[in-house]
Amino acid sequence: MASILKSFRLLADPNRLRILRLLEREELSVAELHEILGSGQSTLSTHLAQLKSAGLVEDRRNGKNILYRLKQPRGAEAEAFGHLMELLRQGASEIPEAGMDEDAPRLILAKRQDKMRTYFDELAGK
Amino acid sequence: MASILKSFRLLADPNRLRILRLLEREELSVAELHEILGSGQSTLSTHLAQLKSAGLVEDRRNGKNILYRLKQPRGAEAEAFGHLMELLRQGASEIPEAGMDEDAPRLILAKRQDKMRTYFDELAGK
DNA sequence: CGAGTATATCAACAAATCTTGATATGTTGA
DNA sequence: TCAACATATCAAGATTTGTTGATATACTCG
Repeated sequence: MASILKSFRLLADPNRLRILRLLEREELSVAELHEILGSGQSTLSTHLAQLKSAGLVEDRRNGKNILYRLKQPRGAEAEAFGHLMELLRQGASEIPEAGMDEDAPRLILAKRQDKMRTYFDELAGK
Repeated sequence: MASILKSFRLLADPNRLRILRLLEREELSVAELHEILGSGQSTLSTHLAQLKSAGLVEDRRNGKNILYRLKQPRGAEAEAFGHLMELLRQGASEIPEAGMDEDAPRLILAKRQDKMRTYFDELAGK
């Protein structure tokens, strides 16, 4: 959490708030977030960059994708992070769309596995 | 607290954050905040109106002045309010000017009493 | 290495926000 | 009631922010 002030501003945007709630549950790629939220790819990339620079989110590469996840706060930051997350939950309840996100991560995971299956099927078929 | 989302946006502004920190310590009039913060009178009035509509602040008339103070949260809102206030403290530490506000309320109170004294002196003198 | 693909960056536009100065409203206290 | 004063509201301008489409970068995997 580089800056509380910055974080306040970032959390004031419904889309970013949804992103954080989603990443709280599951590590997701930009493309997957794009699929869930419907926002443009460049939009998401920008949001994620902001969240990352504020220290709220971190990323790692996995194959072709870059997976984003909520940052695990260390030491002194943990407390403030906890407060933010608690407020996040309440904030999300004010966004109708956020209700839909409830089981989006699960669906996405199923999709991932489906791709894997298809991939193995193709391998086997040839 | 009408809306967490709204509150996030409001707290993202350094001036409003300072206002909340000041009102946390002392009930203040618009003119007094004007004196402490240096912002324009209409600016402050607008900020206070926003904070009030978000349920973060409440006001009461006292003579010619209207005094603003932090709202005392009731019941279910209390928890969220606590989280916000805790973050507020940390956010304030990121604003250099906020350090100056430390004893501003005390100075203002002294000034108030000084006015009172002058007033009584005048009364006595005549 | 090179094609393919996922993500990042950029410029431009639209919308929201903050501030300011001028003016309106409303209350007090005589 | 009226003058003085404190606060609120309004319109306008400057700045910031979010989004989009196009393009650039960068990595992977064959």
